[in-house]
Amino acid sequence: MFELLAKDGQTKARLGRLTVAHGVVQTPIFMPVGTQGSVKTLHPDDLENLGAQIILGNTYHLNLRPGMDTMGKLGGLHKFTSWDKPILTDSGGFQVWSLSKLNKITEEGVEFASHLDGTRMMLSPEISMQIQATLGSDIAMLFDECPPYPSDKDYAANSLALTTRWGIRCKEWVEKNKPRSGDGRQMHFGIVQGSSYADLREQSAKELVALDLDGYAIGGISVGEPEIEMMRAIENACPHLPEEKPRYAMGLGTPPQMLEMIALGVDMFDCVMPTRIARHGVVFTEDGPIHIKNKAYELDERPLTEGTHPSVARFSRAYIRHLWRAKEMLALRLLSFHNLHFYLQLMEQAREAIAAGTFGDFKEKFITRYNKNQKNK
RNA sequence: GGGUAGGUGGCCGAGUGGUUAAAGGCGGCAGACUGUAAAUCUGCUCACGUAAGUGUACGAAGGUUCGAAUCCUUCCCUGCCCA
Repeated sequence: MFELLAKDGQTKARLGRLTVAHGVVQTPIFMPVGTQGSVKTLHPDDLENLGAQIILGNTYHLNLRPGMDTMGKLGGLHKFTSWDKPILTDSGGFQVWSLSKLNKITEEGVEFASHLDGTRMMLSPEISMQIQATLGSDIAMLFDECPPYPSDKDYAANSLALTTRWGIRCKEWVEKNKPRSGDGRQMHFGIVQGSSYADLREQSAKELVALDLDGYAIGGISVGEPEIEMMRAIENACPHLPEEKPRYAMGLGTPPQMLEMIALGVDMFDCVMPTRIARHGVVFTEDGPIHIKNKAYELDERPLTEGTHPSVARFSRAYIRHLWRAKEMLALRLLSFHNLHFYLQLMEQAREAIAAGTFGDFKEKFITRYNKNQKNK
């Protein structure tokens, strides 16, 4: 169930509450990515301390390892990973793109060669939904094809049509099998495709809306397109999605991008950026990202940012830089923790601003500072 | 004292007459990363110069050669073995 609690006075931003089997999610929300049943470097207690409300898991990766026989015997992803809050699982559609050298797309589905050992494996709408049912996620994504960027219009149109046909098959499988998540019903989100073509985005959105799903995602972005194309895809899709259903921008984004997309009416985000970039030594700050490994922080006794989490604030930049250079694992963990905290705090601030009706001002102020100091950081 | 193996750019380590300012790794400096095949990948790293280029450089000094990190002589230093 999704409830719209408030709308911003200055933008199309929405404040919402999404109730799923394992709990309640306040939107707008950022969902940390835990592809293989783990948000890299972090303990579930860390995620709780960060206030993470919902995390991701991945159909493709979890199906390869540990595999669904094992997963089924062990009671599903929540029990297996000891995380009893909401989980959203991606359908594996993105891996069709990211592992595209290893797969073959047909009407039936996608045949992969496992990136682990080359074993052939089939992913289809029915198989993806079956896997996600076994995982028992709160929200399952319909199986889609994520076309590369750039795609010519013919390819994009055919791909979108395939995604729609696959979507119908997913929906039929769900109606027949009625998958559960814990004690509740599993929800299902469709994924709008259409590449960089406004009319195709509209067509895709309308075809999926006709399926009356629980929510709608915008996909086919974060595949190497310029930022302007990314924003345009969101702009082109949002107006055709129902007000009363949650909207999810898949795989995005940077802090300013997320604020811009919230202003366009997006409610949910996921992105590997905060955690991956953390493992690569980059820290999100109110003044834009900084490379903690840089010599500039050698003697910097300040915390990572003014607003960082108390458990990280006790450490100086100089110390964390040292940990990084010494290849200490604590560096990866502290930076991952901090970056997720930064993202989750940003969402909380956004929710407060929407409730106050001043999201537009908040967004402008944040982005101005974030970008301005990039030049003279 | 005798024998033996060596001394190469911040460190380790290739290279045994020209295509060598000298492989590769480490270290250092910077950058990329957007539904995670990512604790990964990329660039730069002798000096001066934007560059072409110039100058220095393979323990030291001399020599052979058109040309030497590479060959010869002497010296210095280090590891190992024997006394």
